[in-house]
Order: sequence, then C-alpha cells, then structure tokens
Amino acid sequence: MQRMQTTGLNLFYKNGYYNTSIDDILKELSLSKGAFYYHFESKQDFFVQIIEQLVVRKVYSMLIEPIEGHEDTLQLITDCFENALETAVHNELDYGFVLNNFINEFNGRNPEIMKHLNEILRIWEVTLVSAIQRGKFNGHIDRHVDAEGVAVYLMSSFIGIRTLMVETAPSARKYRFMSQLRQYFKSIESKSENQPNDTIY
Amino acid sequence: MQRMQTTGLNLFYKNGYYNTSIDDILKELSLSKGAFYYHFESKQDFFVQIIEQLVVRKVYSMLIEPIEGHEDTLQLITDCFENALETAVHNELDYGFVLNNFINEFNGRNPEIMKHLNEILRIWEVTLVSAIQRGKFNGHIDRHVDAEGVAVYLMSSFIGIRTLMVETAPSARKYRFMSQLRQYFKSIESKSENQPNDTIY
DNA sequence: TAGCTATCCGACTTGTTGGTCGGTTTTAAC
DNA sequence: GTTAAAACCGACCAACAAGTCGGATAGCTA
Repeated sequence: MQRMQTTGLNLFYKNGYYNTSIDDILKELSLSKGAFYYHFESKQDFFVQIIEQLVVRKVYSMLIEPIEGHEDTLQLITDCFENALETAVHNELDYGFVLNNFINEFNGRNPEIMKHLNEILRIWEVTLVSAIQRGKFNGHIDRHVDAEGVAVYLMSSFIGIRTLMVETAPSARKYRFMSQLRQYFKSIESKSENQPNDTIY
Repeated sequence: MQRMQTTGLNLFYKNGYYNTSIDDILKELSLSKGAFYYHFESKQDFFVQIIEQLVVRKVYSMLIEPIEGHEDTLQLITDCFENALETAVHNELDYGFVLNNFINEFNGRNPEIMKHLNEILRIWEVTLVSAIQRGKFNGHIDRHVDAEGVAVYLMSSFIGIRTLMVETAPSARKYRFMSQLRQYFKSIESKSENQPNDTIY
C-alpha cells in the first residue's frame, strides 16, 4: 500500500494524473485491479491520499521546516532554496515543482483536489510570512518591508524557476536565480548603519 | 478552421491537452470528425498548429513586443507585467500562464511539442536580455548587473505569480507582486550619484 | 446543366479507460 | 488443523478515445 502510493506519485508526477492509468501503476507494481480497489475507493481517492501522505511531507521537509529556525531568516531561505534547487538539478528525471504541476493540471477542473493543493500553498505562505516577520523583529530584515509581499514574491520566483529548470540548463539557471535572489534580499535586509530608510513598500 | 483553432486552444487551455478529446472540441463547434481530419492530420498536428499560430502570437503581443521599445527598460518591463497580470485578473476563467501550463503537461513526455514551447521561452529570454543590456547601455540599469540572471529571475517570478494568481486572491497577489518587483528593480537600477558600486553580481 | 473540387458528415474500428465482482490465496489467531 | 478476515486475482463491462472511410453537399466554373 505504501508501495502503491510512492509508485503512484512517481507516475503521476512523471506523466500527469489524467495521462496515467491505474493499469500503468499496477503494471509497474505487478498487481491487479482487485488489489487496488481493495485499498482505494477510486482513482481520485487514491490521489488525494497520495497528496495528504507524500506530497505534504515532501513540501514540509523541503520548504517549510528548513525556514522555521530562529537564525537569520534571509540566510535560512537562501539555504533552503539553494538546497531545494540543487536537489532538482541532481534529479535525473526532473519534471518541475510537484505542487505547480498538479495545480496546473487540476485548477478549475477539480475543486476537491485543488482544495488540498491550495492548503499546502497556504501553509507555505504562512510559514514564509512568519519567518519574514521574525526576521524583521530580529533586526535582519528592514522593518518597513511588506512580509506578505515578500512571501508572494518568493513563492512566485521559486515556482517559476522550477519550471525553467526543466530541460534547459538547470544548473546555470539555478546559479543565476540564486544570484538575483541574493540581490533582492540585499534590498530588503535591514540597513543598519548610516543609510536612511527611504524605500518603504 | 480559424474557429477550430481558437476553440481548440480555449479547451486545451481550460482542461489540458490529454483531458480534452477531439469530440469535445467538435461538439462545441457543431462539427464532425470528417471536418476535423480534413483539415488536420492528427490531434498532435492540430495542437502544434495552434501553438505556432495562436500561442506564439499571444506571447509576442503580451510579453515580447511591449518591451522592445527604447524607453527606460525597467519601466517597460514593469508596465508590461502590470498589464499582463491585470488582464489575467479580469479574466473570468483564468487557468494560469498558457506556456507554463503546456510546458508542465508535455515536459519529458512529448519532445516534439516541447521543442515548440521551449522555442517561445527562448525568444522571450533573448528579448529580455537584450532589453536589459539596452537599459545598461542607456544608463537606466546598473552596468554591473548580470543581464542573463535578471532575465531568468524575471521569467521565473512571472511564471510563478501566474500560477499563484489562480483561484486565490489574484488582485491582491498581483499588487504585492508588483510592489516587490519594483523593489527588486530599485536594487538593479543605476545608482547615478554618490553611492559606490560595491554590489557586483 | 454538367462537372469538379473543397468541405463536411457520421457510422465504424480498434484500443484504452475507470470501475465491478465472484472467486482464490495468504495470513494469523485459536 | 480450522476458520475467518485481510489481501489479492483477472475476466468482464460500459464509456470513451483517436483515427478511418465511403459517401453526401455546396459552391463555382464552363
């Protein structure tokens, strides 16, 4: 059953939900229809369970937990992104950001599944906002910055770079992305010494 | 035939390629199988023509042409993004960035179609790089910035925000995104007066 | 009107899909 | 060893998919 889910996620991630048949999954597992429908009500039920069990955990360990520490927030996020992207670079068969792929596939077509995916996005956003506010409190981030704005901007860029890293020069693009991210971070970090704070957003 | 393509694009965009049958399209058009296969060799051929005719033009008019002017580059890009996102906000049925959706659907599964999609991305990137270099030359952008890096970063963030704007607070997210984009631009624009240039990326 | 060509029709084939169901095997407790 | 539940098998079904094909229709020219 664990095997079913991991195999299912791999194939759904690789080929998409609608383009992966239950038979495909069962062939990979050398199992039969009966085995499948003994454990799961339907294809959709199967997929929802995969999201709740595997996708959620993946996002948590990759993007949520690494930025919950109390060190310098911008450094935490930098390291977190660096690490997540590096993993993608080394992934032989990369098909982009799991969440983004599924959101694009279900959005506007399957509210039930979208509910789960949006929930993960929401948690990610909340975590980022908290981290940024903590950074402001701790004096690492300029206290005038809009935490919500930064969070949205960070999520956007991450989602996008994962798509851009597929098929075309992932390593080079990762490097360029990280450089610009640092550049952006420099513009929102707290200016400790003499420079006046005239950039309020 | 024009009608076939626009209807096809709408449905492919709405439901995805694999989740849209030819019958779906023909029902919408009140046409028959014969009419379809008289004009197109196959479903894939049909789709490739849609990309070449409609998607390319859409991206051109939305993202390429608006930034080819000789005014202040950063302003051109800001206006271009603002306009593209505003269009998305007002789109009753928004399913994200067309290119991103299709790339996610075909990447790693259909090299033939990916070739066309990647080509559009490439042109977008080249246009952005040129614009940024022009901006450096014209003194609007700091001459130390890495044009390729900025281009990748801009593309990433745009692709991502279009996904984030689907279903959840598109207008608010657009506003936050644009604010942070301006913040980022501020950090790469040319510092005309007294500040030394110690940020080289 | 005759004839030609471009366009379109829709029944059909072949294959795949998600899902059902009656039955068999495995497992483990007693 | 008996037994009951948990796990699995695979033939089967109705719906739907892409693509085929022989023929109809419509418009235009001679």
